[in-house]
Parts: sequence; C-alpha cells; structure tokens
Amino acid sequence: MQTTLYGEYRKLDRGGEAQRSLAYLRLRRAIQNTIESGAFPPGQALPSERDLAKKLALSRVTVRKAIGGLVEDGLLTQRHGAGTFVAERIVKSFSRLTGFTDDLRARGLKPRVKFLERGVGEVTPEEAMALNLSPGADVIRLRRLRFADDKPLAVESTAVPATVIADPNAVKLSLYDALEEIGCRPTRALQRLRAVALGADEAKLLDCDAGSPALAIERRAFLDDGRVVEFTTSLYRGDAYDFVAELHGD
Amino acid sequence: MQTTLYGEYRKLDRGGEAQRSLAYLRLRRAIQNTIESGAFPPGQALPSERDLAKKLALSRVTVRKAIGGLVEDGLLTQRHGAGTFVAERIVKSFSRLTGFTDDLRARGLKPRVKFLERGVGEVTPEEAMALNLSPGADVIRLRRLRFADDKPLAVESTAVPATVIADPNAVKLSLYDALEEIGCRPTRALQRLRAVALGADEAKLLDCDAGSPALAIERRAFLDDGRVVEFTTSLYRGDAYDFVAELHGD
DNA sequence: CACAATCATACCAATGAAATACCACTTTGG
DNA sequence: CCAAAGTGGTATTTCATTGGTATGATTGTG
Repeated sequence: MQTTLYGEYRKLDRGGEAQRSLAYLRLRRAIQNTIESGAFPPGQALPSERDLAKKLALSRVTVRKAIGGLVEDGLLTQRHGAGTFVAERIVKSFSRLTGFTDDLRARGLKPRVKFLERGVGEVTPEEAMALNLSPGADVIRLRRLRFADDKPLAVESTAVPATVIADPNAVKLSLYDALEEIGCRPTRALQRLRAVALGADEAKLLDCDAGSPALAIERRAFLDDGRVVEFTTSLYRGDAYDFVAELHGD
Repeated sequence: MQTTLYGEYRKLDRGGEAQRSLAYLRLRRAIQNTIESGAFPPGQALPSERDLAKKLALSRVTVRKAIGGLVEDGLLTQRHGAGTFVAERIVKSFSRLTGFTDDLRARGLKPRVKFLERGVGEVTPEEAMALNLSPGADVIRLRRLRFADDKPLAVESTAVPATVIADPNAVKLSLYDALEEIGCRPTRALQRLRAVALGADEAKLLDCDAGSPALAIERRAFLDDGRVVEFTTSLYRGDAYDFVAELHGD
C-alpha cells in the first residue's frame, strides 16, 4: 500500500490529546513521511498550495508555512508559476568534461560563485607534480565556493600555471570560459574521486555538519598537446550531488 | 523489453491527480526511457515535432521544450530541416567496464568474497524500474562482502533477472565471469556515484565506524540489445577506494 | 486582555501550455 | 536542376494555473 499525502495527514491529525501539535508541523511531517515512503519520487510535483489547502481544510498560509520549512531543508523545490517539486539531486556526468558553471546552467539552476581566495604564488610541491611544472614556477590560485540557486554546493581549489593565465582576475565565474577565450579549452582530464568526511571549516562553508560525507575530487585537465592547464581539488556536498559515469567494455 | 514512445508517455500519463507532473517533463522522461530501453538506436530519427504534438495532443511548443532538454543533455541531436536524431555515442570513454574482481586483480590485490545472501525472489519496485522488468518477475539476489587482501572493502547488493541467470549458485566469485560463460557479458553500464554516511549495520560489516563516509555506487549494466542484466548497489569504504576516470570534451 | 496561530482575501509575478504564423534549411521527386 | 514538401528555428499572443506577498479578521489559549 502506497502512502498518500492526505491519508498521512489524517493519521497525524487524530490522537489529539497526547500529541497535540501545530497544524503546520503536522502537515510538514505528513509531507515528509509521504516523500520518504517513496510515494512521491524526486521531480514529482506536489498538489498546488491551493489544492492542498482546500482538501485538508487549511488556509493557504498554513500550507505555505509547512512547505516553506521543507524547502529550507532542501527536501522540496518551488518554482514560481510552476509548482512545488520533490527535490532532485544534482547529477553530473563523470565522463564528460564540463565545468561546474556550464553544468548548472544546463540544468536551469542559477550558478553563483564566491571567491575565497584569488592570487598568484609559487607552486607547492604537490601542484608542481600535478601540473608538470618546475619548482619555483608561478601559478594563479583560486579558492571558490560554489552555489546553485544560492545553496552552497562545493568548495573548489584551483591552480593554473601563470604561463596559461597570468591575471587571476581574468576569471569571472567560469574558469572554462576564461580558458576558452584564450583558446586553451582542455580536451581531456583525469579525475580521481573518493568519499571523505568534511572537516569543521569546510562543513561551515558548505552549511552542513562536520563529519558529514562529501565527494572529494581531484582533477587535472589537459590540452591537446599534453600541457596541464588546471589542477583542481573539490569537495561536493554528499547530499546534493550525484555523479554518473558511462562505462564501456571491449 | 521493447518500449514504444507513445506507450511510454501514456504510462507516465495515467495516475491522474495523485501523480501530477508537468506535461513537458512527462514527455521528456518518456523519450529518455524509450531511448535507454534501446527501442531507438543511436542515429535513429525521432518522429517530427509536429507529428509528436499531433499524436500526443500536445502543442508543438511543449514538444520542443521536452526535446530541447534532451538536446542540452546530449541525448538527442537536431539538424535544421532534417530532423531530430538519437545522438551517436561520440565520446569513447576510456573507463573500462570491469567487475570488482578483475579490478582488484589488476591492482595486484587478492580479492575475496563472502556471500551474505544468495537467493531468488520477486523484484522490488525499485529493481523493476532499474532492470526494466514487470512487477512480479523473478530475480536472483546476491549480497556480497568484498575483501582485498583480507580487508573488507565493500558491500554489494546485486539483482539479476532470473531470465538471464536462473540459479544463484552459478555465481562463484565474479558475476562477470558467470555472465561471460553464458555469453551475456555486458558492453555498457551506467553508474551513479555519491557520498553517503555508513549506517550501523554496514559499518560493522566493513569494520569501521558508523557515520564514516562511503562511496555509494549504483550500476546498471546493459547488453548490446539494450537489455539490463545487472543492477548493483555498492558501498565502498571511503578511506580505501578511489575512483579514477578519464574525461573527454567535445 | 494579550498574544500567537490560523483563516480569509486580494492582488502580483512567473510559468506552462496552446494556438498560430512565418522563416530557413534539408530532402526528395519529377 | 529546381520546386514542393517536410523539417527544425523563432516569435507572438492568449489564457489558466502556480507560487509570492501583504493585510486584516477570527479563533483559541494562557
């Protein structure tokens, strides 16, 4: 038996004395239970606020209060004029080479970036190894916090050889746009992906708890001639991001 | 199982008020399902936008919106004046499709497996969706604990249609060996990766703490004709397994 | 009474979708 | 070779429905 939203609400409705609780909290739990039971798959549209209010004999304000909490929690997404939807995880192709910005734009999300650091410096030994540079060479460094629709999704630390891009301020939103402008869009990349626990600092940046799972990705991007143009390490919130990869045999 | 586009759309269509969803999203999903089922081979032309609109009683704008999304995702290609086509697989991925056993052997580690469960049962709704089976069909289920050099690395839950392998005991160590013996080695697979926190049970199996990060991987493996032969969900210890992929642009 | 939750209502802004028309390109057939 | 037919590309208008927001009345409770 599939759980229905209305049934779930009525279940929470009765039991008045022992478990008295505010209407919008009851409704909120009802919606959450229904989603978690799988009756509303991700991407599914909820009934409209007006419908819900009418069917449950509540005012629209109350319904909105219930929905609002779940939107805050990231369980629901609302689109003005369209409706309320069960949130979908963001899916990124692991085998196609796209920058973060292009990727989000393609999904109709609003990418935003906040620069935590932007400067020039000497390569660290690790960067020298990854970028194939001699010790002492210069790189530009970007440390960026990535948002989708104003929710933090990832922290990225990027190093680009100063011989490729000399001015760190040339990178506005998308590194790949900046690279394309100077004819250096990479055509190949190696990625390494693993699961890690977030440290306290990173957790704070990403607005979740320390220790929560995240995807750690290291990427080296190459030009046709084999030069490395980018070395990036990223941390993606585990609860918001999926990667898909298509594999081929033989 | 072959699916038709119109059938697929109507399947998503019914369910009326309980399962409301926007028309262009329904159509989009329908087209995607149809392509992934293998009914439309790469290079195949779709019906024209006007035909689709007429047959499905939608406006052409709506049809275009559905198609547009899939073109953005690279699943379809449109040629002005010619038509809409299922995209050829341009990207030759270097990611090789290998089972866990082959993978570890290649790394010079000693694979070992312990069966936690091995049996036959009816498909769950989730499996039915993933394997493209009808509800009520049988699958064989394997739940395996994977070791490398006697250290636990992953738990894997696998479902294979009983029409492909009827006897669960036919699988000794490697599922892919067993599939190869009967000439059903998959040639393509889709994987989904994300980071999750381990539950108490899984943590115990993998000999680490509850809540520690892990890679959750869902894999659907396909034959040439589009049939799904395997649906596996795995949990890899985050501190012990890396995933490496080579990406290609353009 | 004071206060907060809730209801009722009205209006605004954004989106989905339909209907329609016209353009530009490709394919096809005479 | 050329014209007709069919294809995607684009734009416009119209309408219903949806979420976004503000305001004031009503209810229940301490």
